[in-house]
Amino acid sequence: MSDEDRGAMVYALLRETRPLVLNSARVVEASLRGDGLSVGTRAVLEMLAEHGPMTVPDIGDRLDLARQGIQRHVNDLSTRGLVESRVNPAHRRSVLIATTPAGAALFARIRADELARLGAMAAEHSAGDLATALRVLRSVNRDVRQRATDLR
Amino acid sequence: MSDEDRGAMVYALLRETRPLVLNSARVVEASLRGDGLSVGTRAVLEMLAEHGPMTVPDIGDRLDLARQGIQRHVNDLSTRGLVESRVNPAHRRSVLIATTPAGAALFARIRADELARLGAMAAEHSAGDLATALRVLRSVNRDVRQRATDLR
DNA sequence: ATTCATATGACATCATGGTTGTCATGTCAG
DNA sequence: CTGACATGACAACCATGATGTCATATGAAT
Repeated sequence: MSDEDRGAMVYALLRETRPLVLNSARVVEASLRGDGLSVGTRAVLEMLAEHGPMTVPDIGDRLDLARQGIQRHVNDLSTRGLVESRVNPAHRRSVLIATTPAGAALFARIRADELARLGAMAAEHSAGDLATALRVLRSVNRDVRQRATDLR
Repeated sequence: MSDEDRGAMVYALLRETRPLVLNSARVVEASLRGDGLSVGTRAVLEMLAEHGPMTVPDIGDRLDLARQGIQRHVNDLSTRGLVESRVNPAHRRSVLIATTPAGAALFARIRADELARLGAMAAEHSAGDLATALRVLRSVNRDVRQRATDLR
């Protein structure tokens, strides 16, 4: 496959992502509204729930966002009692952020709800196709991320 | 495949999209900055360049955005001489928006630049894999979009 | 051990753009 | 003819990504 053809296919792929993110954010926000969460705070809660306690800058690195914005979300979640600070054995100044039991329970409920609804999506595709799509998306993500990193 | 497994795969897919959109927007914006365009105005210009003249509400429908925001982009593009209004034979009030020669030329240049850079992305995947990923993404997009539409 | 670059939290500011609302006017179906 | 809806214009709000600053803590280099 020529580079032009590949470029055209990746171009088409990327074009799907914007509306997909917008629409999924709308759906997710709608069910999150009752809990006072946004997609941003939800993403932070998810990161902590899945990968354990970490510092604010670490969350930012993982989500490709500046630590300042993450700090806002963490402060918001902390006010709601969904996350809490813990002393960092490896760093006195930089505290670890961890989910509280309430935060972990809330996210578990949110994810269960979402998984149930997502089960009906893209029903005409096989598990193999979904796996292929995931692999491709991760590769594109990796390469685009590299480009974005080069900008800094 | 069970619904739970499918849900988990689509969940993983969607999780890739947010950082992908963010990072690609950063890369695209960086090269667009010189032309005074943003990803928003670029999307409108792209729509007009690829699908021909259409009304502001039509662009909004196609991009899953409110016509008010599209109007802002159109006004901006119009000020820069990249798009222009034409009388709509099917509607006296609702004008058609079309690219000017300058706008069409600018977008052609932008797309050529982007295609060239995208040719190096996800190089370890076959054309078939890319095609599969595109089909899956379109299906997910369609179903998520349906959910979002149901919210209104 | 001292020094210096960097990391971190806290705080502030700004721009983009998605969302919502209003109003006058044009359009179209009943 | 009338009422429901579409459209352009304009306005306002707000979440959030981007950026900058500053004091302090940390770690590495000398």
